Amino acid sequence: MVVFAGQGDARRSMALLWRTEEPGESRPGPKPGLSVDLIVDAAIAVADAEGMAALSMRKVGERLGRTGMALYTYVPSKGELVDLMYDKALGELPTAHDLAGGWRPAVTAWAGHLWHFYQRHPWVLQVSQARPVLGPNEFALLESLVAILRETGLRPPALRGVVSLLFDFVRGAARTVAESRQAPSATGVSDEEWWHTRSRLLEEVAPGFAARFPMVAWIESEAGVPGEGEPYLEHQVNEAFTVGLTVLLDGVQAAVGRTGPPAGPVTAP
Amino acid sequence: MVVFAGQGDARRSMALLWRTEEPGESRPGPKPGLSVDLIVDAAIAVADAEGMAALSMRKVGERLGRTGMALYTYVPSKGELVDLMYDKALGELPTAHDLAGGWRPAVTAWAGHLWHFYQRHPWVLQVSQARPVLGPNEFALLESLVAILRETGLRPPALRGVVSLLFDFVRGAARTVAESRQAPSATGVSDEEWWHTRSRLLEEVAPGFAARFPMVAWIESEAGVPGEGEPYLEHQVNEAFTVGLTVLLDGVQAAVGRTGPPAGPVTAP
DNA sequence: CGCTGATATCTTCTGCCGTAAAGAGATCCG
DNA sequence: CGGATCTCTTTACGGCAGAAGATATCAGCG
Repeated sequence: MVVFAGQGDARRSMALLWRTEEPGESRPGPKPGLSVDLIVDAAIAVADAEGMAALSMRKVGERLGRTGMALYTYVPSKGELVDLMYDKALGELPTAHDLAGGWRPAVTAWAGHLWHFYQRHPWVLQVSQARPVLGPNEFALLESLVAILRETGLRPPALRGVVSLLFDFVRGAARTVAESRQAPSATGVSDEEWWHTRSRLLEEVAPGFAARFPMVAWIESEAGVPGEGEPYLEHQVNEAFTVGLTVLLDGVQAAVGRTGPPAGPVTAP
Repeated sequence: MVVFAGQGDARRSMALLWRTEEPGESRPGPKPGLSVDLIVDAAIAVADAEGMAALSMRKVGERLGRTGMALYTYVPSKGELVDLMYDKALGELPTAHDLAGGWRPAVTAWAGHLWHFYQRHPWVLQVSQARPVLGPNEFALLESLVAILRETGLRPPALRGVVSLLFDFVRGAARTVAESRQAPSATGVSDEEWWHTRSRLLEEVAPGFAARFPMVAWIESEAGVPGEGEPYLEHQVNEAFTVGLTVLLDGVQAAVGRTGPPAGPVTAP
Protein backbone atom coordinates (compact mmCIF):
# COMPACT_ATOMS: atom_id res chain seq x y z
CA MET A 1 0.00 0.00 0.00
CA VAL A 2 1.25 3.44 -0.87
CA VAL A 3 0.27 5.73 1.92
CA PHE A 4 -1.03 9.20 1.27
CA ALA A 5 -1.63 11.74 3.95
CA GLY A 6 -5.21 12.80 4.38
CA GLN A 7 -6.08 16.11 2.77
CA GLY A 8 -7.75 17.43 5.88
CA ASP A 9 -6.42 20.66 7.26
CA ALA A 10 -3.05 21.04 5.63
CA ARG A 11 -2.10 23.77 8.05
CA ARG A 12 -2.41 21.46 11.00
CA SER A 13 -0.27 18.81 9.29
CA MET A 14 2.49 21.27 8.63
CA ALA A 15 2.29 22.65 12.15
CA LEU A 16 2.69 19.15 13.52
CA LEU A 17 5.66 18.43 11.28
CA TRP A 18 7.45 21.64 12.20
CA ARG A 19 6.32 21.63 15.83
CA THR A 20 4.91 25.12 15.77
CA GLU A 21 1.91 24.73 18.03
CA GLU A 22 1.78 27.23 20.84
CA PRO A 23 2.36 25.75 24.34
CA GLY A 24 -1.24 26.52 25.39
CA GLU A 25 -0.83 27.71 28.98
CA SER A 26 -3.24 26.29 31.59
CA ARG A 27 -6.35 25.30 29.70
CA PRO A 28 -9.40 23.60 31.22
CA GLY A 29 -9.89 19.86 30.90
CA PRO A 30 -7.71 16.95 31.90
CA LYS A 31 -3.96 17.02 31.28
CA PRO A 32 -3.05 15.16 28.10
CA GLY A 33 -1.85 11.69 28.99
CA LEU A 34 -0.08 11.26 25.68
CA SER A 35 1.78 13.44 23.22
CA VAL A 36 2.42 13.46 19.52
CA ASP A 37 6.00 12.39 20.13
CA LEU A 38 4.97 9.46 22.28
CA ILE A 39 2.54 8.31 19.64
CA VAL A 40 4.98 8.70 16.79
CA ASP A 41 7.64 6.76 18.70
CA ALA A 42 5.22 3.95 19.45
CA ALA A 43 4.13 3.82 15.81
CA ILE A 44 7.74 3.65 14.65
CA ALA A 45 8.36 0.81 17.07
CA VAL A 46 5.42 -1.11 15.68
CA ALA A 47 6.47 -0.49 12.08
CA ASP A 48 10.08 -1.46 12.79
CA ALA A 49 8.99 -4.69 14.43
CA GLU A 50 6.10 -5.81 12.25
CA GLY A 51 6.23 -3.76 9.07
CA MET A 52 4.03 -1.09 7.63
CA ALA A 53 1.28 -3.52 6.71
CA ALA A 54 0.84 -4.46 10.37
CA LEU A 55 0.66 -0.86 11.53
CA SER A 56 -2.81 -0.04 12.76
CA MET A 57 -4.21 2.68 14.96
CA ARG A 58 -5.53 0.08 17.36
CA LYS A 59 -2.12 -1.53 17.72
CA VAL A 60 -0.33 1.76 18.39
CA GLY A 61 -2.96 2.73 20.93
CA GLU A 62 -2.65 -0.62 22.65
CA ARG A 63 1.09 -0.16 23.00
CA LEU A 64 0.37 3.06 24.87
CA GLY A 65 -2.34 1.56 27.05
CA ARG A 66 -5.11 3.33 25.13
CA THR A 67 -7.64 2.52 22.47
CA GLY A 68 -6.95 3.28 18.86
CA MET A 69 -9.40 6.15 18.88
CA ALA A 70 -7.47 7.97 21.60
CA LEU A 71 -4.81 8.81 19.04
CA TYR A 72 -7.20 10.95 17.06
CA THR A 73 -7.01 13.56 19.78
CA TYR A 74 -3.40 14.18 18.83
CA VAL A 75 -3.19 13.26 15.18
CA PRO A 76 -5.77 13.94 12.46
CA SER A 77 -5.53 10.57 10.71
CA LYS A 78 -3.31 7.62 10.01
CA GLY A 79 -1.87 9.32 6.95
CA GLU A 80 -0.58 12.24 8.97
CA LEU A 81 0.82 9.87 11.54
CA VAL A 82 2.79 8.12 8.84
CA ASP A 83 4.17 11.45 7.64
CA LEU A 84 5.27 12.25 11.16
CA MET A 85 6.90 8.85 11.54
CA TYR A 86 8.70 9.36 8.27
CA ASP A 87 10.11 12.73 9.10
CA LYS A 88 11.04 11.81 12.62
CA ALA A 89 12.89 8.67 11.53
CA LEU A 90 14.85 10.67 8.96
CA GLY A 91 16.20 12.69 11.87
CA GLU A 92 18.57 9.82 12.61
CA LEU A 93 20.64 10.62 9.55
CA PRO A 94 23.75 12.79 9.79
CA THR A 95 23.41 16.25 8.33
CA ALA A 96 27.00 17.02 7.45
CA HIS A 97 29.71 15.12 5.62
CA ASP A 98 33.44 15.48 5.36
CA LEU A 99 34.37 17.08 2.07
CA ALA A 100 38.12 16.93 2.60
CA GLY A 101 38.49 14.03 0.16
CA GLY A 102 36.26 15.63 -2.46
CA TRP A 103 32.67 14.90 -3.42
CA ARG A 104 33.11 11.26 -4.34
CA PRO A 105 33.86 9.69 -0.96
CA ALA A 106 31.36 12.04 0.63
CA VAL A 107 28.56 10.86 -1.67
CA THR A 108 29.59 7.27 -0.99
CA ALA A 109 29.28 7.88 2.73
CA TRP A 110 25.94 9.63 2.28
CA ALA A 111 24.58 6.72 0.25
CA GLY A 112 25.88 4.23 2.80
CA HIS A 113 24.15 6.01 5.64
CA LEU A 114 20.88 6.14 3.76
CA TRP A 115 21.21 2.49 2.79
CA HIS A 116 21.65 1.39 6.37
CA PHE A 117 18.88 3.68 7.48
CA TYR A 118 16.46 1.95 5.12
CA GLN A 119 17.59 -1.41 6.49
CA ARG A 120 16.71 -0.26 10.00
CA HIS A 121 13.36 1.22 8.96
CA PRO A 122 12.17 -0.62 5.86
CA TRP A 123 8.67 0.76 6.22
CA VAL A 124 10.00 4.20 5.26
CA LEU A 125 10.24 2.90 1.71
CA GLN A 126 6.46 2.62 1.56
CA VAL A 127 5.80 6.29 2.09
CA SER A 128 4.79 7.96 -1.13
CA GLN A 129 7.49 10.07 -2.78
CA ALA A 130 5.19 11.82 -5.20
CA ARG A 131 3.99 14.38 -2.72
CA PRO A 132 6.91 15.07 -0.43
CA VAL A 133 6.17 15.19 3.25
CA LEU A 134 7.92 18.57 3.43
CA GLY A 135 9.11 18.04 6.97
CA PRO A 136 12.33 19.51 8.38
CA ASN A 137 14.30 16.28 8.29
CA GLU A 138 13.35 15.47 4.74
CA PHE A 139 14.75 18.84 3.72
CA ALA A 140 17.83 18.27 5.87
CA LEU A 141 18.56 15.03 4.03
CA LEU A 142 18.30 16.74 0.66
CA GLU A 143 20.33 19.67 1.96
CA SER A 144 23.17 17.39 3.01
CA LEU A 145 23.32 15.70 -0.39
CA VAL A 146 23.22 18.90 -2.39
CA ALA A 147 25.92 20.42 -0.17
CA ILE A 148 28.16 17.59 -1.29
CA LEU A 149 27.18 17.57 -4.94
CA ARG A 150 27.70 21.29 -5.32
CA GLU A 151 31.40 20.50 -5.19
CA THR A 152 31.07 18.91 -8.62
CA GLY A 153 30.38 22.29 -10.18
CA LEU A 154 27.34 20.98 -12.04
CA ARG A 155 24.40 23.34 -12.52
CA PRO A 156 21.00 22.79 -10.85
CA PRO A 157 19.18 21.20 -13.82
CA ALA A 158 21.85 18.52 -14.16
CA LEU A 159 22.19 18.13 -10.42
CA ARG A 160 18.48 17.54 -9.99
CA GLY A 161 18.83 14.56 -12.29
CA VAL A 162 21.76 13.24 -10.30
CA VAL A 163 19.88 13.70 -7.03
CA SER A 164 16.90 11.73 -8.33
CA LEU A 165 19.15 9.03 -9.70
CA LEU A 166 20.90 8.65 -6.37
CA PHE A 167 17.69 8.50 -4.38
CA ASP A 168 16.06 6.07 -6.78
CA PHE A 169 19.09 3.83 -6.78
CA VAL A 170 19.55 3.67 -3.02
CA ARG A 171 15.86 3.25 -2.43
CA GLY A 172 15.51 0.57 -5.06
CA ALA A 173 18.44 -1.44 -3.81
CA ALA A 174 17.31 -1.05 -0.21
CA ARG A 175 13.79 -2.05 -1.11
CA THR A 176 14.95 -5.37 -2.47
CA VAL A 177 16.83 -6.26 0.69
CA ALA A 178 14.20 -4.84 2.98
CA GLU A 179 11.40 -6.79 1.38
CA SER A 180 13.42 -9.97 1.43
CA ARG A 181 13.95 -9.41 5.13
CA GLN A 182 10.29 -8.99 5.84
CA ALA A 183 9.21 -11.72 3.47
CA PRO A 184 10.18 -14.61 5.77
CA SER A 185 8.05 -13.38 8.64
CA ALA A 186 5.26 -12.29 6.31
CA THR A 187 5.02 -15.62 4.52
CA GLY A 188 6.51 -18.05 7.03
CA VAL A 189 9.06 -19.37 4.56
CA SER A 190 12.77 -18.74 4.94
CA ASP A 191 14.79 -17.36 2.08
CA GLU A 192 16.83 -20.51 1.55
CA GLU A 193 13.80 -22.73 1.64
CA TRP A 194 11.93 -20.49 -0.75
CA TRP A 195 14.72 -20.34 -3.31
CA HIS A 196 15.36 -24.05 -3.13
CA THR A 197 11.73 -24.94 -3.68
CA ARG A 198 11.27 -22.42 -6.47
CA SER A 199 14.36 -23.35 -8.45
CA ARG A 200 13.40 -27.00 -8.33
CA LEU A 201 9.89 -26.15 -9.48
CA LEU A 202 11.25 -23.94 -12.22
CA GLU A 203 13.13 -26.81 -13.79
CA GLU A 204 10.03 -28.95 -13.48
CA VAL A 205 7.66 -26.45 -15.02
CA ALA A 206 9.97 -24.84 -17.58
CA PRO A 207 12.19 -27.53 -19.06
CA GLY A 208 14.89 -26.21 -21.34
CA PHE A 209 15.11 -23.00 -19.36
CA ALA A 210 18.75 -22.34 -20.21
CA ALA A 211 18.00 -22.70 -23.91
CA ARG A 212 14.99 -20.43 -23.78
CA PHE A 213 16.70 -17.75 -21.67
CA PRO A 214 20.40 -18.11 -22.44
CA MET A 215 21.31 -14.58 -21.31
CA VAL A 216 19.60 -15.02 -17.97
CA ALA A 217 21.47 -18.25 -17.42
CA TRP A 218 24.71 -16.56 -18.38
CA ILE A 219 24.41 -13.53 -16.16
CA GLU A 220 23.59 -15.65 -13.16
CA SER A 221 26.84 -17.53 -13.60
CA GLU A 222 30.04 -16.53 -11.84
CA ALA A 223 28.06 -15.75 -8.71
CA GLY A 224 29.95 -14.47 -5.71
CA VAL A 225 29.97 -16.58 -2.60
CA PRO A 226 28.06 -15.25 0.40
CA GLY A 227 29.99 -14.94 3.64
CA GLU A 228 29.30 -16.99 6.73
CA GLY A 229 25.59 -16.99 7.49
CA GLU A 230 24.84 -14.25 4.99
CA PRO A 231 21.62 -14.91 3.10
CA TYR A 232 22.11 -15.51 -0.60
CA LEU A 233 19.89 -12.76 -1.90
CA GLU A 234 21.24 -10.23 0.54
CA HIS A 235 24.77 -10.95 -0.61
CA GLN A 236 23.79 -10.44 -4.22
CA VAL A 237 22.14 -7.13 -3.44
CA ASN A 238 25.10 -5.92 -1.40
CA GLU A 239 27.40 -6.62 -4.30
CA ALA A 240 25.00 -4.97 -6.71
CA PHE A 241 24.86 -1.91 -4.48
CA THR A 242 28.61 -1.47 -4.51
CA VAL A 243 28.93 -1.97 -8.23
CA GLY A 244 25.94 0.20 -9.02
CA LEU A 245 27.16 3.07 -6.93
CA THR A 246 30.54 2.96 -8.59
CA VAL A 247 28.99 3.05 -12.03
CA LEU A 248 26.72 5.88 -11.00
CA LEU A 249 29.55 7.99 -9.63
CA ASP A 250 31.61 7.34 -12.75
CA GLY A 251 28.70 8.78 -14.67
CA VAL A 252 28.69 11.89 -12.53
CA GLN A 253 32.41 12.20 -13.04
CA ALA A 254 31.90 12.04 -16.78
CA ALA A 255 29.31 14.82 -16.60
CA VAL A 256 31.69 16.92 -14.55
CA GLY A 257 34.46 16.40 -17.07
CA ARG A 258 32.15 17.34 -19.91
CA THR A 259 31.01 20.66 -18.48
CA GLY A 260 34.42 21.48 -17.09
CA PRO A 261 35.40 21.32 -13.41
CA PRO A 262 34.11 23.78 -10.77
CA ALA A 263 33.44 26.47 -13.32
CA GLY A 264 31.77 26.09 -16.67
CA PRO A 265 28.64 26.52 -18.73
CA VAL A 266 25.75 24.09 -19.04
CA THR A 267 25.45 21.97 -22.13
CA ALA A 268 22.37 19.95 -23.00
CA PRO A 269 22.73 16.51 -24.60
CA MET B 1 1.05 -2.32 0.64
CA VAL B 2 3.75 -4.55 -0.67
CA VAL B 3 2.08 -7.63 -1.98
CA PHE B 4 3.48 -11.05 -1.31
CA ALA B 5 2.18 -14.19 -2.89
CA GLY B 6 0.71 -16.66 -0.49
CA GLN B 7 2.98 -19.50 0.45
CA GLY B 8 0.32 -22.09 -0.27
CA ASP B 9 1.17 -24.75 -2.78
CA ALA B 10 4.10 -23.31 -4.66
CA ARG B 11 3.72 -25.92 -7.37
CA ARG B 12 0.27 -24.73 -8.24
CA SER B 13 1.46 -21.10 -8.43
CA MET B 14 4.24 -22.00 -10.83
CA ALA B 15 1.90 -24.14 -12.90
CA LEU B 16 -0.48 -21.22 -13.21
CA LEU B 17 2.30 -18.84 -14.21
CA TRP B 18 3.70 -21.15 -16.85
CA ARG B 19 0.30 -22.48 -17.93
CA THR B 20 1.19 -26.11 -17.51
CA GLU B 21 -2.08 -27.45 -16.18
CA GLU B 22 -3.44 -30.41 -18.11
CA PRO B 23 -6.63 -29.60 -20.06
CA GLY B 24 -8.67 -32.06 -17.94
CA GLU B 25 -11.17 -33.24 -20.55
CA SER B 26 -14.81 -33.82 -19.66
CA ARG B 27 -15.10 -33.64 -15.91
CA PRO B 28 -18.37 -33.82 -14.01
CA GLY B 29 -19.96 -30.73 -12.56
CA PRO B 30 -20.95 -27.49 -14.20
CA LYS B 31 -18.78 -26.10 -16.96
CA PRO B 32 -16.46 -23.46 -15.56
CA GLY B 33 -18.04 -20.12 -16.22
CA LEU B 34 -14.74 -18.33 -15.80
CA SER B 35 -11.07 -18.96 -16.48
CA VAL B 36 -7.80 -17.81 -15.01
CA ASP B 37 -7.20 -15.60 -18.02
CA LEU B 38 -10.58 -13.94 -17.74
CA ILE B 39 -9.97 -13.24 -14.06
CA VAL B 40 -6.47 -11.90 -14.58
CA ASP B 41 -7.67 -9.61 -17.36
CA ALA B 42 -10.48 -8.28 -15.21
CA ALA B 43 -8.11 -7.72 -12.31
CA ILE B 44 -5.68 -5.83 -14.55
CA ALA B 45 -8.54 -3.67 -15.78
CA VAL B 46 -9.50 -2.83 -12.21
CA ALA B 47 -5.92 -2.06 -11.19
CA ASP B 48 -5.32 0.09 -14.28
CA ALA B 49 -8.46 2.07 -13.62
CA GLU B 50 -8.44 2.43 -9.87
CA GLY B 51 -4.99 1.46 -8.67
CA MET B 52 -3.67 -1.44 -6.65
CA ALA B 53 -5.16 -0.14 -3.41
CA ALA B 54 -8.65 -0.40 -4.87
CA LEU B 55 -8.13 -3.94 -6.13
CA SER B 56 -10.26 -6.35 -4.16
CA MET B 57 -11.51 -9.82 -4.83
CA ARG B 58 -15.07 -8.57 -4.54
CA LYS B 59 -14.53 -5.91 -7.17
CA VAL B 60 -12.93 -8.28 -9.63
CA GLY B 61 -15.70 -10.80 -9.08
CA GLU B 62 -18.32 -8.13 -9.55
CA ARG B 63 -16.83 -7.14 -12.87
CA LEU B 64 -17.30 -10.73 -14.01
CA GLY B 65 -20.82 -11.01 -12.65
CA ARG B 66 -19.76 -13.17 -9.71
CA THR B 67 -19.02 -12.76 -6.04
CA GLY B 68 -15.48 -12.27 -4.85
CA MET B 69 -15.35 -15.73 -3.41
CA ALA B 70 -16.05 -17.29 -6.78
CA LEU B 71 -12.50 -16.41 -7.85
CA TYR B 72 -11.00 -18.72 -5.27
CA THR B 73 -12.09 -21.59 -7.47
CA TYR B 74 -9.53 -20.58 -10.05
CA VAL B 75 -6.84 -18.82 -8.06
CA PRO B 76 -5.48 -19.81 -4.63
CA SER B 77 -5.36 -16.32 -3.11
CA LYS B 78 -5.10 -12.65 -3.90
CA GLY B 79 -1.30 -12.83 -3.79
CA GLU B 80 -1.16 -15.39 -6.56
CA LEU B 81 -3.61 -13.34 -8.59
CA VAL B 82 -1.31 -10.34 -8.31
CA ASP B 83 1.64 -12.42 -9.48
CA LEU B 84 -0.36 -13.55 -12.49
CA MET B 85 -1.38 -9.97 -13.26
CA TYR B 86 2.22 -8.88 -13.00
CA ASP B 87 3.62 -11.49 -15.34
CA LYS B 88 0.80 -11.16 -17.85
CA ALA B 89 1.17 -7.37 -18.03
CA LEU B 90 4.92 -7.69 -18.60
CA GLY B 91 4.05 -9.62 -21.75
CA GLU B 92 3.30 -6.28 -23.42
CA LEU B 93 6.98 -5.39 -23.55
CA PRO B 94 9.07 -6.06 -26.63
CA THR B 95 11.55 -8.90 -26.32
CA ALA B 96 14.17 -7.86 -28.87
CA HIS B 97 15.98 -4.63 -29.58
CA ASP B 98 17.97 -3.34 -32.50
CA LEU B 99 21.68 -3.57 -31.76
CA ALA B 100 22.84 -2.01 -35.01
CA GLY B 101 23.72 1.27 -33.30
CA GLY B 102 25.49 -0.43 -30.39
CA TRP B 103 24.37 -1.03 -26.84
CA ARG B 104 23.76 2.55 -25.84
CA PRO B 105 20.75 3.44 -27.99
CA ALA B 106 19.39 -0.05 -27.41
CA VAL B 107 19.47 0.39 -23.63
CA THR B 108 17.87 3.80 -24.02
CA ALA B 109 15.05 2.25 -26.01
CA TRP B 110 14.67 -0.57 -23.47
CA ALA B 111 14.45 1.92 -20.61
CA GLY B 112 11.94 4.03 -22.51
CA HIS B 113 9.70 1.07 -23.13
CA LEU B 114 9.80 0.06 -19.47
CA TRP B 115 9.19 3.63 -18.38
CA HIS B 116 6.06 3.93 -20.51
CA PHE B 117 4.93 0.50 -19.44
CA TYR B 118 5.01 1.60 -15.80
CA GLN B 119 3.01 4.68 -16.70
CA ARG B 120 0.33 2.47 -18.26
CA HIS B 121 0.30 0.04 -15.33
CA PRO B 122 1.46 1.90 -12.22
CA TRP B 123 0.22 -0.87 -9.95
CA VAL B 124 3.02 -3.10 -11.24
CA LEU B 125 5.39 -0.99 -9.16
CA GLN B 126 3.73 -2.26 -6.00
CA VAL B 127 4.56 -5.88 -6.58
CA SER B 128 7.40 -6.99 -4.33
CA GLN B 129 10.77 -7.33 -6.02
CA ALA B 130 12.44 -9.25 -3.25
CA ARG B 131 11.03 -12.58 -4.24
CA PRO B 132 10.77 -12.55 -7.99
CA VAL B 133 7.57 -13.85 -9.46
CA LEU B 134 9.62 -16.14 -11.71
CA GLY B 135 7.09 -16.04 -14.51
CA PRO B 136 8.01 -16.36 -18.19
CA ASN B 137 7.58 -12.68 -19.02
CA GLU B 138 9.65 -11.49 -16.11
CA PHE B 139 12.49 -13.64 -17.40
CA ALA B 140 11.90 -12.39 -20.93
CA LEU B 141 12.32 -8.80 -19.78
CA LEU B 142 15.59 -9.60 -18.06
CA GLU B 143 16.70 -11.63 -21.06
CA SER B 144 16.14 -8.71 -23.40
CA LEU B 145 18.20 -6.35 -21.26
CA VAL B 146 21.09 -8.74 -20.77
CA ALA B 147 21.14 -9.48 -24.49
CA ILE B 148 21.84 -5.80 -25.04
CA LEU B 149 24.30 -5.33 -22.20
CA ARG B 150 26.38 -8.29 -23.22
CA GLU B 151 27.59 -6.10 -26.07
CA THR B 152 29.47 -4.01 -23.54
CA GLY B 153 31.85 -6.88 -22.89
CA LEU B 154 31.43 -6.56 -19.12
CA ARG B 155 31.50 -9.73 -17.06
CA PRO B 156 28.48 -11.06 -15.14
CA PRO B 157 29.37 -9.71 -11.69
CA ALA B 158 29.67 -6.16 -13.00
CA LEU B 159 26.68 -6.57 -15.28
CA ARG B 160 24.48 -7.70 -12.43
CA GLY B 161 25.19 -4.39 -10.76
CA VAL B 162 24.34 -2.48 -13.92
CA VAL B 163 21.11 -4.45 -14.35
CA SER B 164 20.01 -3.63 -10.81
CA LEU B 165 20.95 0.00 -11.23
CA LEU B 166 18.90 0.27 -14.39
CA PHE B 167 15.85 -1.40 -12.92
CA ASP B 168 16.02 0.62 -9.73
CA PHE B 169 16.40 3.86 -11.63
CA VAL B 170 13.56 3.30 -14.07
CA ARG B 171 11.28 1.99 -11.36
CA GLY B 172 12.08 4.82 -8.99
CA ALA B 173 11.51 7.52 -11.57
CA ALA B 174 8.34 5.85 -12.78
CA ARG B 175 7.06 5.46 -9.25
CA THR B 176 7.29 9.17 -8.61
CA VAL B 177 5.25 10.04 -11.68
CA ALA B 178 2.83 7.20 -11.16
CA GLU B 179 2.10 8.15 -7.58
CA SER B 180 1.70 11.78 -8.49
CA ARG B 181 -0.83 10.72 -11.11
CA GLN B 182 -2.85 8.67 -8.69
CA ALA B 183 -2.56 11.17 -5.84
CA PRO B 184 -5.17 13.60 -7.15
CA SER B 185 -7.88 10.97 -7.34
CA ALA B 186 -6.76 9.38 -4.08
CA THR B 187 -6.83 12.63 -2.13
CA GLY B 188 -9.20 14.79 -4.14
CA VAL B 189 -6.64 17.57 -4.47
CA SER B 190 -5.04 18.49 -7.78
CA ASP B 191 -1.29 18.77 -8.09
CA GLU B 192 -1.29 22.51 -8.68
CA GLU B 193 -3.61 23.17 -5.80
CA TRP B 194 -1.60 20.95 -3.51
CA TRP B 195 1.74 22.57 -4.33
CA HIS B 196 0.33 26.04 -4.07
CA THR B 197 -1.18 25.44 -0.64
CA ARG B 198 1.87 23.67 0.67
CA SER B 199 4.45 26.19 -0.45
CA ARG B 200 2.44 28.99 1.12
CA LEU B 201 2.16 27.02 4.35
CA LEU B 202 5.84 26.25 4.27
CA GLU B 203 6.76 29.91 4.35
CA GLU B 204 4.28 30.42 7.14
CA VAL B 205 5.48 27.57 9.29
CA ALA B 206 9.20 27.68 8.51
CA PRO B 207 10.23 31.31 8.21
CA GLY B 208 13.77 31.80 7.04
CA PHE B 209 13.60 28.63 4.99
CA ALA B 210 16.14 29.77 2.41
CA ALA B 211 18.63 30.58 5.15
CA ARG B 212 18.14 27.28 6.91
CA PHE B 213 18.30 25.18 3.75
CA PRO B 214 20.38 27.22 1.32
CA MET B 215 21.34 24.26 -0.85
CA VAL B 216 17.74 23.17 -1.27
CA ALA B 217 16.77 26.67 -2.28
CA TRP B 218 19.66 26.78 -4.72
CA ILE B 219 19.00 23.49 -6.46
CA GLU B 220 15.35 24.34 -6.99
CA SER B 221 16.33 27.45 -8.87
CA GLU B 222 16.74 27.50 -12.64
CA ALA B 223 13.71 25.26 -12.99
CA GLY B 224 12.70 24.23 -16.47
CA VAL B 225 9.33 25.39 -17.74
CA PRO B 226 6.68 22.72 -18.23
CA GLY B 227 5.06 22.54 -21.66
CA GLU B 228 1.43 23.38 -22.31
CA GLY B 229 -0.78 21.63 -19.78
CA GLU B 230 2.04 19.46 -18.48
CA PRO B 231 1.88 19.13 -14.69
CA TYR B 232 4.82 20.69 -12.90
CA LEU B 233 6.02 17.63 -11.05
CA GLU B 234 5.68 15.43 -14.09
CA HIS B 235 7.83 17.80 -16.08
CA GLN B 236 10.52 17.74 -13.39
CA VAL B 237 10.53 13.96 -13.35
CA ASN B 238 10.69 13.69 -17.12
CA GLU B 239 13.73 15.95 -17.15
CA ALA B 240 15.29 14.00 -14.30
CA PHE B 241 14.72 10.76 -16.18
CA THR B 242 16.59 11.97 -19.25
CA VAL B 243 19.48 13.40 -17.27
CA GLY B 244 19.69 10.40 -14.98
CA LEU B 245 19.75 7.91 -17.80
CA THR B 246 22.53 9.82 -19.53
CA VAL B 247 24.62 9.89 -16.36
CA LEU B 248 23.98 6.21 -15.80
CA LEU B 249 25.01 5.21 -19.30
CA ASP B 250 28.12 7.36 -19.05
CA GLY B 251 28.99 5.34 -15.98
CA VAL B 252 28.60 2.11 -17.88
CA GLN B 253 30.76 3.50 -20.63
CA ALA B 254 33.45 4.30 -18.08
CA ALA B 255 33.33 0.76 -16.73
CA VAL B 256 33.65 -0.59 -20.26
CA GLY B 257 36.64 1.60 -20.93
CA ARG B 258 38.29 0.46 -17.73
CA THR B 259 38.05 -3.27 -18.43
CA GLY B 260 39.15 -2.85 -22.01
CA PRO B 261 37.00 -1.89 -24.98
CA PRO B 262 34.98 -4.65 -26.63
CA ALA B 263 36.88 -5.30 -29.83
CA GLY B 264 35.10 -8.60 -30.27
CA PRO B 265 31.40 -8.31 -29.37
CA VAL B 266 30.95 -11.39 -27.20
CA THR B 267 33.97 -12.60 -25.29
CA ALA B 268 36.56 -10.83 -23.21
CA PRO B 269 39.59 -12.26 -21.36
C1' DC C 1 -34.94 -41.42 -17.66
C1' DG C 2 -33.59 -40.84 -13.07
C1' DC C 3 -30.08 -41.46 -9.62
C1' DT C 4 -25.45 -40.59 -7.60
C1' DG C 5 -21.56 -38.27 -6.65
C1' DA C 6 -18.31 -34.83 -7.99
C1' DT C 7 -17.69 -30.21 -8.62
C1' DA C 8 -18.61 -25.08 -9.24
C1' DT C 9 -20.72 -21.35 -7.25
C1' DC C 10 -22.82 -18.62 -3.76
C1' DT C 11 -24.02 -17.39 1.22
C1' DT C 12 -22.80 -16.73 5.67
C1' DC C 13 -19.54 -15.79 9.10
C1' DT C 14 -15.15 -14.32 11.53
C1' DG C 15 -11.93 -11.09 12.56
C1' DC C 16 -9.38 -7.45 11.01
C1' DC C 17 -9.10 -2.33 9.31
C1' DG C 18 -9.90 3.29 9.51
C1' DT C 19 -12.65 6.44 11.47
C1' DA C 20 -17.34 9.00 12.47
C1' DA C 21 -20.40 10.00 16.26
C1' DA C 22 -21.67 10.27 20.80
C1' DG C 23 -20.95 10.47 25.39
C1' DA C 24 -18.52 9.50 30.03
C1' DG C 25 -15.58 11.48 33.11
C1' DA C 26 -11.77 14.54 34.47
C1' DT C 27 -10.17 19.08 35.10
C1' DC C 28 -9.88 23.91 35.06
C1' DC C 29 -11.72 29.07 35.18
C1' DG C 30 -14.72 32.25 37.01
C1' DC D 1 -20.19 25.32 42.50
C1' DG D 2 -21.44 25.56 37.44
C1' DG D 3 -20.30 25.45 32.96
C1' DA D 4 -16.79 24.96 29.51
C1' DT D 5 -13.45 22.16 27.63
C1' DC D 6 -10.60 18.51 27.10
C1' DT D 7 -9.21 13.24 27.00
C1' DC D 8 -10.50 8.89 26.17
C1' DT D 9 -13.94 5.01 25.49
C1' DT D 10 -17.82 2.85 23.42
C1' DT D 11 -20.35 1.79 19.65
C1' DA D 12 -21.20 1.48 14.86
C1' DC D 13 -20.45 1.44 9.76
C1' DG D 14 -18.68 -0.12 5.63
C1' DG D 15 -14.76 -2.38 3.74
C1' DC D 16 -11.33 -6.14 3.39
C1' DA D 17 -9.39 -11.48 2.90
C1' DG D 18 -10.64 -15.63 3.65
C1' DA D 19 -12.93 -20.20 6.13
C1' DA D 20 -16.86 -23.14 6.27
C1' DG D 21 -20.72 -24.86 4.60
C1' DA D 22 -25.04 -24.79 1.74
C1' DT D 23 -26.80 -25.12 -2.85
C1' DA D 24 -26.95 -25.61 -7.79
C1' DT D 25 -25.34 -27.98 -11.84
C1' DC D 26 -23.66 -31.48 -14.58
C1' DA D 27 -21.41 -36.44 -16.34
C1' DG D 28 -21.88 -41.01 -16.38
C1' DC D 29 -24.21 -45.18 -14.94
C1' DG D 30 -28.08 -48.31 -14.41
